[in-house]
Amino acid sequence: MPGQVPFLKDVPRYDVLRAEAQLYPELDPSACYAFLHLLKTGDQLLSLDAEFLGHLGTRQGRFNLLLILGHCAQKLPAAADLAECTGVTRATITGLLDGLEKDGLVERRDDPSDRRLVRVGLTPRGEAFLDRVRPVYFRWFARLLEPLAEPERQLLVELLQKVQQQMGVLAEELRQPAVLN
Amino acid sequence: MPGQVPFLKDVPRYDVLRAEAQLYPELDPSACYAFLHLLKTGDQLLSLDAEFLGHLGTRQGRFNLLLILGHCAQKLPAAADLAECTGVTRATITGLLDGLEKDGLVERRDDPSDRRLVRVGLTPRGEAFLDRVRPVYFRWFARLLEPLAEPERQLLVELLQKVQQQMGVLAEELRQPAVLN
DNA sequence: TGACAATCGTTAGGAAACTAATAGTTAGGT
DNA sequence: ACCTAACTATTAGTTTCCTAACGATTGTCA
Repeated sequence: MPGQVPFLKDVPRYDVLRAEAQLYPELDPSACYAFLHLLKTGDQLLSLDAEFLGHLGTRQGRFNLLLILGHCAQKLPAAADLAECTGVTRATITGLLDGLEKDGLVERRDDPSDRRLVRVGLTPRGEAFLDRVRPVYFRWFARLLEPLAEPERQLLVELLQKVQQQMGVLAEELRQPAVLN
Repeated sequence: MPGQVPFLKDVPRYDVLRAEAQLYPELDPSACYAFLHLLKTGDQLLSLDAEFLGHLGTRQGRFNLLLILGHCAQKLPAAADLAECTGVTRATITGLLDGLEKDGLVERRDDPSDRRLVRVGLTPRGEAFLDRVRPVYFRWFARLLEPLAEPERQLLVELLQKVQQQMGVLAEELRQPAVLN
């Protein structure tokens, strides 16, 4: 399972990119190098996470939902809340809940005061599953970050945050239909 | 289009994770913080890339294939070569080529010396498309990395490489069916 | 009060990757 | 020479997300 997106499996060496930049004046080699590494790392990490959770008998989407429900404890969020805080559509939540409910890990309950809402809570079986799997997952990604010392982790986060912020800028531009000209 | 995977849309603040670690002794807050940032950045970047390419009239999978074909120039790789160097299955390549061929950007040709092979080349129209879109794409991700100075980019790549290496270790373990016990 | 808009969850259908199984072709070993 | 093994590309079916549209419910405000 190398990746979910047809990417360069191997990022080119930096000197290859420098040579490439002779051909294309628009190509910034150091930006390209960092960009490809970000893309590749993200893609691989997503895949590896999915594979690991598969070994644990669950899936990315469902497990993240369970984590959130475990965190909410007794508050019983509505389906729309789950969509909001996971960042997927309500339609996707419906599908995830169908699977979790069929496995008996989760329960849908009507809200007596607003009959549009469907509130969601863990069943005892869901809680047991979470108690069993959560520590394994925590230990797993702790190992993943093991090669990075504390200050390196902090530095990595800061660099990623800068990229995230710039992604926000570019995303906004993309969705604005060229206001200025 | 925030992301393709039901993640935490917002990574929790660091002090929240520290509090959480009181409850779960297995939770390493700094590892979790970095892990979530990596996951989120990767997911968002993948989405944003897809959205940008959508605006340019193409898709991630197809465009990456075009880039590779443009780079191979006159060598005419076989479909299996494309699967190999993009890291997806041959079945996926078939689907991508169907789309590209229908749009007239790409051409399948039989190999006279090995009739199992299907060699793939850009049509003139495909080359024209690539010449038009490639500079735009190059400029786009150059802007994405703009907030990072040269040494920061280098540092980011080094940190990502360490994570990638550790992912390799964990992936191998995962696929080894517990040899030692 | 009663129309209108907004919100909820669900359904239906599409996109892009995957796995598994297929038919056709080539290479190796006896 | 021939049988088997390996390899090619394709097809078919699954997964998981998406968007769009729907009926049901609630809130707003003339």
